[in-house]
Amino acid sequence: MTEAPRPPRTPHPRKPVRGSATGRPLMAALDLFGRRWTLRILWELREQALGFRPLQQRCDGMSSSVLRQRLTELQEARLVEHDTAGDYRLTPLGRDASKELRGLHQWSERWAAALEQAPSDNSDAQP
Amino acid sequence: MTEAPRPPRTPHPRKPVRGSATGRPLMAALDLFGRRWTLRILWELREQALGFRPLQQRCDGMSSSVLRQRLTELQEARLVEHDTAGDYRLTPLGRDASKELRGLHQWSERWAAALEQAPSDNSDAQP
DNA sequence: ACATTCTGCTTCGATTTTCGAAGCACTGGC
DNA sequence: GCCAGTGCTTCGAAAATCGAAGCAGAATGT
Repeated sequence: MTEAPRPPRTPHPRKPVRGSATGRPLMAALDLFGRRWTLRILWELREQALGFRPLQQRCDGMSSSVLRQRLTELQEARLVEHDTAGDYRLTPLGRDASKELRGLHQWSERWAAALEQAPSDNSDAQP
Repeated sequence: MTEAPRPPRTPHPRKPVRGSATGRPLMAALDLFGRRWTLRILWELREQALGFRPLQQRCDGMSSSVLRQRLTELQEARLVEHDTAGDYRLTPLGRDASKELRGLHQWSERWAAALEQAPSDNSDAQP
């Protein structure tokens, strides 16, 4: 055999993660939440459990392969669980995390407001 | 010419972003913060301005090309600015955002505590 | 019973992102 | 002059992400 196709890792507190070997819980969280779609999934699940495809649709039709990967990670991290009806829902820990997302939501509105005021000088910026 | 090497886009509120065309500020924020190292950079700058290389070192020696990209994005998003001494520092908006990160920090400690209690049944989990 | 739709999920090649080592020009000691 | 430390760029390689396709099982309709 040429190379063992090593499986992707789910970040856990007290363990080394991508970008930090110290095991600090925050670093594990930053690794987890810094992956594309992770925050979005928590956001969409914040107030209702959803099945795989409905969740995929809410996430603007994100790729199913990545959705599967993210759900697995979030389950291993104990933020999400599979309920008896077969839907995905936040665990208490996940709900806790999604509350922090609400703060981000409010921040984003402030951000938008601030940028709308800024003169910003976009003459040669993004076309 | 064969193909214009289109430049990467910095997410902005009120504009369509990767994964959402609605222009909702939150979606822009999720795109921005869902990129690797973005949260980490805000975290490291939260209480002090830093030059390029010192910042890179604090981020566990992250790749300089990505650091450059992230700094550009964060500057375009007005979360980070270049001060007169040549260091990178958070703008008021950036400091505001970094406060939300503190919440994430606290959450991560609760996360670690919860996982330490969980029986967790890792018999066949990650090797 | 049968067909149709929806579901959760997998596979796989293509595209995009991220990495990391190297290099370059500039600055400030010494 | 020399040397070390900056900010930053370039570029090939590796990894993450995409997206279209397919499949088996459950629900639904007729």
